[in-house]
Amino acid sequence: MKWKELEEEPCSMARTIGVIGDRWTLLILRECFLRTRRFEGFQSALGITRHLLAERLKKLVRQGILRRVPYQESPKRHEYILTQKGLDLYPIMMAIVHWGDTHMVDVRGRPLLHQHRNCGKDFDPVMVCSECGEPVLAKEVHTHPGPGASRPLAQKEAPAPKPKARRKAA
Amino acid sequence: MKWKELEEEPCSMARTIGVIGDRWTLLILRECFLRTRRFEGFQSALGITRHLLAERLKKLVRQGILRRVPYQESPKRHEYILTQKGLDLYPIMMAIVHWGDTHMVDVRGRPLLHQHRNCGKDFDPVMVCSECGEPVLAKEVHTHPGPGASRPLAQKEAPAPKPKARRKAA
DNA sequence: GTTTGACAGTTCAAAAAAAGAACTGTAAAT
DNA sequence: ATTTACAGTTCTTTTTTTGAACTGTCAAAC
Repeated sequence: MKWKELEEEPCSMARTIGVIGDRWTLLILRECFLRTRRFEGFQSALGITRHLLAERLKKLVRQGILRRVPYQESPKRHEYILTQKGLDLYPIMMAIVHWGDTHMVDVRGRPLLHQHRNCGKDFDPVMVCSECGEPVLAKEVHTHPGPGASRPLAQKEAPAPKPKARRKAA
Repeated sequence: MKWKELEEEPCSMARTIGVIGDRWTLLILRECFLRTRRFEGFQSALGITRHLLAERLKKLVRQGILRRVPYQESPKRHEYILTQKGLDLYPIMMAIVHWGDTHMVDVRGRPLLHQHRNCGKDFDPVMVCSECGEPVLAKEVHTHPGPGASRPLAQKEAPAPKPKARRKAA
């Protein structure tokens, strides 16, 4: 499977992964949310090679996640700013950070805290159901094909312990 | 920057990316949540090379995201099951799917719908504040160093338009 | 008025990772 | 005796990524 194919699969997850699903892209986006805007800023904050950085920024611009905005003429210089589409990635970023806060911190605790200006408190992101407002657990979700499903792609697996004379069971 | 270093950075996002931040790992996890459990299942659903699949599964087991559970003796066979740590990735997966549903669908609509058993309705995931319960927007969040912050890593950038006789502005 | 530095890249060889295909091995089914 | 299911491993080729240097414009410092 090549990257182009990913973006054409009938799966919102595959398509999204095709766009932002690599290590450098995710780190670049982290920097964007921390207000980094310029080439040198990304480069020195991340230690990414300039070559790859240029490539990834181009891709993010092509995808409409960043906008390349000039901030001075001659030498032309641009800043990379999150578009609305890019800002919409925020829940993904927060979910990633939150998992790390839960499962990857050392004894010292979390490196970064997030304060919600609305209520003034440090918070964690919680995923709730848009319909009933309750927190959503994986077990409580049933997944089924929508209008854009061509190949099923879901549930294709798990032929269910076909009990047709199996081998010596464990 | 190599992958090992990523996992040691004082940043929950970098650490998480070090574990799940590559394309195949994310797709493997998608399959896990769709109830795929076996080597061949992953391989045929994803078209990943067997070599990489073996490697990624090993890594996920090492990280405690999957558990390798025997389901038959001689030929020893195992299933890969999400641990609680793995199940906790669900909000990340849902956030990714939701972004794709919002920004990457074609005319036909979403490939997959998610039904919340609690309320019976098809839903979207919404990220809310653990403290006040309101939806969280990127703009409303202030980020500040926590106990585990050694190097700042945040806000290191943006020296703020230092107005010290700038070049010919655009 | 020459040098230095900031900035935003591009170029190219070398190293690392991934793809592709075939091979190993156990055991049941045909 | 052969085929099939399953879970890998091995090996070669291709693609990506790294690392380091180079290009080019301009401002400021010397």
